[in-house]
Amino acid sequence: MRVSRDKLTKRMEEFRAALKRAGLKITPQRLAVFARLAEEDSHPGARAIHGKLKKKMPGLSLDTVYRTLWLFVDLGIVENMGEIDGVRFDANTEPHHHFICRKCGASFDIYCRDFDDLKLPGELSEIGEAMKAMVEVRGICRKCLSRK
Amino acid sequence: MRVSRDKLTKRMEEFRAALKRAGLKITPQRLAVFARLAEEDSHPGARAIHGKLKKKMPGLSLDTVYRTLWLFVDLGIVENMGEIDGVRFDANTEPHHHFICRKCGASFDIYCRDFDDLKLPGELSEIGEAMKAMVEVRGICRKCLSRK
DNA sequence: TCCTAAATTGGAAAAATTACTATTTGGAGG
DNA sequence: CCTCCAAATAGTAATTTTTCCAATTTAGGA
Ligand SMILES: [Mn+2]
Ligand SMILES: [Mn+2]
Ligand SMILES: [Zn+2]
Ligand SMILES: [Zn+2]
Repeated sequence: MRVSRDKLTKRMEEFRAALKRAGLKITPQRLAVFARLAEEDSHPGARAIHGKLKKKMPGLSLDTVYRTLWLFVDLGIVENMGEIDGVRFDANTEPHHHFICRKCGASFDIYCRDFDDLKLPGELSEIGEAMKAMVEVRGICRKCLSRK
Repeated sequence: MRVSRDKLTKRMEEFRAALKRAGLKITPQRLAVFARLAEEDSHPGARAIHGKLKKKMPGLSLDTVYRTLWLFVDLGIVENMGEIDGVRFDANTEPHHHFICRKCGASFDIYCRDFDDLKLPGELSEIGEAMKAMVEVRGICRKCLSRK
């Protein structure tokens, strides 16, 4: 789904401000990658972004796309979804939730009754059939805080 | 952190029941992989599991570990964390949440005020410094439901 | 115990991500 | 406008993660 003109403009302004604030160059590649991502509310991976941009920017390298995306995450203007180093598995079938460290990727179980039976919004049925809802808290874990 | 004897026994029973119900063989490899996962509340990846089991089961192949883990996910006795095909990115910085399809991995934005300011449990500070909390709903998306 | 469909192995292939160096360039300063 | 150079990129190689496959082994029913 495409984002409204207003939102897009706002995001692009935030993008320019964040780069300026950090003293980084505004390059055509960075503009293209961010615009591509900001334009849609889908959640593409690096390869998908690279694939689409390659048509208009034939020289764009995949490395630049990855580097740029992680830079944006560092700057706080983009969020990454999913684990850093591959899929993880969990045999704990009791209702519980997770804390995930943004630095090292470590994950911890959280038990919190209030989270166990969240009332899901009705419009959700337009998207699909919900089976389970869990809370994901993001932050910095103890270990990473101490060796900062 | 190690799981209590009781919980472990219960999980192992569920495991045996699920395999039996599905008419699948109970092999030493499946037992080892599940036990390894059920023993701890950490969230290891396939390689980590394989690495640890290799000491006691030198012949265990990495393929078997992957195959076995995804089988458990299909059976509903194990949950996978993170995206199926790599990290994804999101430039939407407004508070929002996600629906993720278990079949195809597609993700959709959810807007729900009730989810935006969840009150986090106090013990969370023992784990680390929380920065953000979001809800992840899991289920089957429209498209996957229709071509079932 | 025997038999066979199901499961595993080991290695190769594919897919995802990161590393590296030669080359290019944004933008500060003149 | 030019000049210049630290910062950024392209192209490719290396690494990591995940899947595929053919040959071999095995769990468990008969
Ligand atoms: Mn867990
Ligand atoms: Mn989103
Ligand atoms: Zn950490
Ligand atoms: Zn789907």
